[in-house]
Amino acid sequence: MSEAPGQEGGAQAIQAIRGMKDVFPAEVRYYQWVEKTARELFELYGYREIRTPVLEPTELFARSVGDSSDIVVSKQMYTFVDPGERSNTLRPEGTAGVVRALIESGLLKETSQQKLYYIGPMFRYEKPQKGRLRQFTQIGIEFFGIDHPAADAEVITLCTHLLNHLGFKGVTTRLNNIGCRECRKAYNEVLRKAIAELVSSQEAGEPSWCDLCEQRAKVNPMRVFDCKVEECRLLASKLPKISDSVCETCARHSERLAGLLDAAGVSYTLAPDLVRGLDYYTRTVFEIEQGGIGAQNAVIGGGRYDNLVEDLGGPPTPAVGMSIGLERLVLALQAAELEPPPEPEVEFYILALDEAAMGKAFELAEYARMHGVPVLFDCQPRSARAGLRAASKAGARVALILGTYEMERGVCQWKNLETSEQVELTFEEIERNLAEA
RNA sequence: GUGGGUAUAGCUCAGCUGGUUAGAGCGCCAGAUUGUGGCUCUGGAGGCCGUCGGUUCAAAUCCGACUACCCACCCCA
Repeated sequence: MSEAPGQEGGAQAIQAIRGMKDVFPAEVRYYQWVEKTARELFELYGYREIRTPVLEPTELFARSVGDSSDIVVSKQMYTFVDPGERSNTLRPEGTAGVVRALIESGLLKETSQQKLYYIGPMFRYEKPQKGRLRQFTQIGIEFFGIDHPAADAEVITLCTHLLNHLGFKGVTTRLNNIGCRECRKAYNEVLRKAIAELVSSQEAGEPSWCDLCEQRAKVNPMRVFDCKVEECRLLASKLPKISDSVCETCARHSERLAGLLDAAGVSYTLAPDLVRGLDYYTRTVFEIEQGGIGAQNAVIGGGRYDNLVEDLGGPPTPAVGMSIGLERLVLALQAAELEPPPEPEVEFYILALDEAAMGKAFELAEYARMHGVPVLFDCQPRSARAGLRAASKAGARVALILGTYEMERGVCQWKNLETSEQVELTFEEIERNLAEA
């Protein structure tokens, strides 16, 4: 924004790594606002924070995120071999690490459910663009141990509340059911055949699948619904929908979920084309978009992952989760002109006009701070002109001015910067006023 | 990985078809007020015009390469 470091000196300046960015104080306010709002809401729903390493064995992500996901396939991971010859990876998402930690600690065996949240940096080696960085921050929650749709409903409702608390209007969740492992397997077969048939029955000049979709048809056919190519969309619309093809249990799950969301007054739309890129999702998947932040407009994404814990070597444990793209959310807030609460105002500015007054000025500044009063102290003697200019620029309400003249008489100037009134007070009076401020 | 765009002062940007001293606004510093801010006025500092190479008598300006950033595709938060 308006603040940025200057480049000075003769030596070659070092730049931040591609796709990684510095956030300066004016913008950090937005981040802290979102984090604070999220934490408060999470605690309200019974979530507690977990912190897991940024670095994990590469194997963890290969097994969780999945072989057919682009994160793994397209080598979008920051992977390196450490001096001990082990392959490590900077986490591309948060869920895998949390699951690993729970299994490793044995916590899942002790209790029937766990509600956890995390905030931290994630890494994906992609080409940066608006709303997509190589290091980005996710705020996420994971709810383990419940297979009832009420858990899904609670997670989605929480997301809606969070965005509402931040001031967004008309928040709507896009929702889909991609079935359990069994019905998806069956569906994938049906889909593969349907795609092939659509190709063979095709006449010359009719729309055809793009190269990528032909690949997808083999590896993970559902992903063709994700394609944005016009022709593919047209073709995809003729394919059988997963929501019409799921098993009875899965179908009942999404019906119940819809009912609960309706009851809570949470707005959602069914999105049969919503297919998440992470392999571990089952049944419920959802995302929430916000405008004004470029092409990458999904701010929150999540879903159910009933097999992941077991796949990673833990006890069979159903789970639902979501994660928020913090940088994207901040972009969306700024686009919607939603402002974080104002910064606390600086009350006092203490100014020493010369070296003789530094000691007493320093002492007064510390005295005020000991009493919890925020004070800006100019740590160098300055002219009254420069000092007062700085004081009003900082937004101080009162300036305390000390120079040789004051020191000789044991007094201090107390200047109200809003009214321009100035009085001369003894040090005792100043201290009393500071303590009461 | 594939396209397109941009690169001039701390920030936002001018600088026409090459021409000698590279500008504005904002910000910063200072003076007007020899110890009193905000408003105003005046002055000042700050640029190897992203880097390297080429064309030319002459390049911020034209050409090429490189690098970085931005935007989009892909994918995702």
